Amino acid sequence: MSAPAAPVLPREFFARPAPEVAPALLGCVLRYDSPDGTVAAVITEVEAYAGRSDPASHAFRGETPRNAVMFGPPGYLYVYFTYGMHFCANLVCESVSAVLLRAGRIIEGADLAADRRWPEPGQHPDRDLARGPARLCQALGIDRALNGADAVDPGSPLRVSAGSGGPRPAAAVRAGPRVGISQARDVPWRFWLDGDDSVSPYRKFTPRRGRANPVTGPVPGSGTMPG
DNA sequence: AACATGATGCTCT
DNA sequence: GAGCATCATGTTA
Repeated sequence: MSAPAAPVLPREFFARPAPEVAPALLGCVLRYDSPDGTVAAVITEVEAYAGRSDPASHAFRGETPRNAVMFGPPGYLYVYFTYGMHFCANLVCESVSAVLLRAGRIIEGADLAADRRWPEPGQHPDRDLARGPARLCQALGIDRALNGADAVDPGSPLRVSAGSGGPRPAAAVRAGPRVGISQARDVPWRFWLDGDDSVSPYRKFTPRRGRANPVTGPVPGSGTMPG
């Protein structure tokens, strides 16, 4: 019944600069065997982050406890937590570069993925299961426990393998500017599969206003309460 | 379709 | 304390 499992990608696949690895990852399969079950997705959208010299990369300001995995060998998963509630996952490449996994199309375990994404039952299109970097992590069950996981070990619960559909036509890949960053927006290092409806919508970076206007100077009438 | 904003907490200065 | 490699939901078109 089950087709032979596709082999994991060799570590050498990731031993290249991220802008070169990123488009090659489109069409590959990310799989995570969690205690609750397996969810697998075809990678449909990615972004490259080029390392120390890329001002948009987490590695730009040097090594910290958070980004330490990026400074290690290629083929490992770098998971970070952001905006107080979301996880995002990257695959580490050569020279402290990495590929952010931005979207996928679920090909196995869609029921489990839907339970994770939408605990309350409702009508949701399958293309939304992993449409966006944080949604992809939620659908697959990726969180900080998987930071540093080896994605090219056949025995690892989380691994990346070549797509089963054979070589992917180069014409299927499109490129454009990266999403949601304030730096280096001129570099077209976002890649996606042309026409795939699981690709996340492009949104340009918009600076957020502060929650409250911070008042640093003296306030008129301060010091006493009206009485 | 674009734009605005609240939710929420970790990481670095 | 400020700034997030985001998402969901609301409003205005």
